[in-house]
Amino acid sequence: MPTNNSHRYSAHEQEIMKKMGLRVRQLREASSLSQEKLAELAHVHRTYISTIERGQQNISLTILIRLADVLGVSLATLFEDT
Amino acid sequence: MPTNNSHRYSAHEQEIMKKMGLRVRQLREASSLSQEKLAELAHVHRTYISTIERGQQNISLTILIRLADVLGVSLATLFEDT
DNA sequence: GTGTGACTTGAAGTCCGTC
DNA sequence: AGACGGACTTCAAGTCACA
Repeated sequence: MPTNNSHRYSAHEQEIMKKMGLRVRQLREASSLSQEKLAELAHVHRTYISTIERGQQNISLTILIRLADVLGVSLATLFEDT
Repeated sequence: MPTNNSHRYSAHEQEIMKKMGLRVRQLREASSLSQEKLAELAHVHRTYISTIERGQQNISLTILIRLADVLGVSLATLFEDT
């Protein structure tokens, strides 16, 4: 997602998207993976991980599943703090 | 989602999509809501709820948030069993 | 009140590059 | 190694008609 599309989502939704991004980043770094490596393992594009971690993506369920799998956590764990 | 696109997702992904759908249906019925009413409250289309509950939708995060909100549960709770 | 196929459109997600 | 942009393709999202 390019530049600023913040108007598309409510403040509440943006907040959760940001939290999800930070959570992914935390878990990725805890696994000592680069964005590139995580992207490769989860079969998503390198630049997409970047936008996710910055809270700019409205991620779909299948992508969330793949990320959870690679990061070695359950989906529930991924949403723990939201 | 039109016709049969089941080939698009892995068995694992389809399984979770189905579980999510059942979970939504359970929570909706526990709240004594019709699909129509849930749709109205969550600001999504009636027929979309139908496809979600049958596990045919690769739901995005924002839709999950709206459903969780209306159903009165956290996102983590929504993913409890997966 | 719900399931489903057909359809449109905006966003998800990819791929190239530069900084 | 990561942020970010532009252009592109694929699909989620939303609507309708009918069963």
